[in-house]
Amino acid sequence: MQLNNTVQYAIRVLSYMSAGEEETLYNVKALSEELEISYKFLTKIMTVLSKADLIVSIRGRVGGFKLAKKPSQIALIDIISVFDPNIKEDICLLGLGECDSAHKCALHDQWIKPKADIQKMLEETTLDGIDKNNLKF
Amino acid sequence: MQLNNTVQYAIRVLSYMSAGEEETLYNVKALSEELEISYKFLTKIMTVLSKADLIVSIRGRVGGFKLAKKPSQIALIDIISVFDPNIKEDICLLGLGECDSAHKCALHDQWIKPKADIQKMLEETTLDGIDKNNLKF
DNA sequence: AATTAATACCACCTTAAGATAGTATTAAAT
DNA sequence: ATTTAATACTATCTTAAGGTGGTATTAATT
Ligand code: SF4
Ligand code: SF4
Repeated sequence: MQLNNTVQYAIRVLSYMSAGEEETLYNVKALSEELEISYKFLTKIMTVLSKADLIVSIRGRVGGFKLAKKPSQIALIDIISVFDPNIKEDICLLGLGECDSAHKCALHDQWIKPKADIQKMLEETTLDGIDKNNLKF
Repeated sequence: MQLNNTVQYAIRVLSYMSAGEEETLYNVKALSEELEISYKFLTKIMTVLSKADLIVSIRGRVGGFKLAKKPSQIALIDIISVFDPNIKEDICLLGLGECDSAHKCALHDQWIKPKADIQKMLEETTLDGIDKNNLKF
């Protein structure tokens, strides 16, 4: 019932980056200290986010990362999908992926409503719509 | 965003047991074959469920397990709590446990509604209210 | 050209969940 | 009493997520 650690970090970093001015460059060292996330682990995550075109990497001495789009154009579902491409199936409590009215798991009838709500929320919530306080836990 | 394997198995077994006559005894061998769950792993789970008083264990030659209460008196939240005592905090996407209006995570405002729905569902859904078909995936 | 500060890559370590194996205990049936 | 079929216990194996370490590459500064 929780997003995994990697995705949580990704959301926190992108939230942090979307709080500043557009086009601001952030380096991982500073981000890792500010958000209290392991530097090495964070570089790994940033590289993945970069390849997924959510952020842009600039190498070299005054390099860093910046958002690739406006915060309003990055939804939670986009971030999660990078690390968990099967997010839609994974929102299911019993994790049976393929299901129709004839083949449904024990909890389908009770779960389908909250599931739809969550999916909608993840699709509609973008980086500029979320609370930027308390980004380090 | 998914219940862990152990909890999923527990729900499936208890669902299966609640489909039959009251007081029916089930042995783990048969259950494991019927539901296609590893026998050894299932005995472990059953022992835990027994200690949590959701089922009653009867040792010896004609032993087995039976439900300790009526299906209508066992809610999903009761099953989940056995293996995940912090379920209430674990329903949070970013997994920050202790939070109030002043200290809330980035997703609190968006999440609080679905969270409440899920919690309500887990509390109100009992074993006799769920679909007993397709218990083996 | 050399230095420096950044990202990128590759291989490994650590931990916890998931699963298995072997043995002990219990109690009905014979 | 012995056998047998069940649960109970303890220790270990496996796998994937989480996390580290070391080095290569890039490009501005000097
Ligand atoms: S049957 Fe319904 S609740 Fe179950 S896994 Fe499929 S979509 Fe999800
Ligand atoms: S702040 Fe809200 S959403 Fe975040 S962990 Fe706490 S209760 Fe859950």
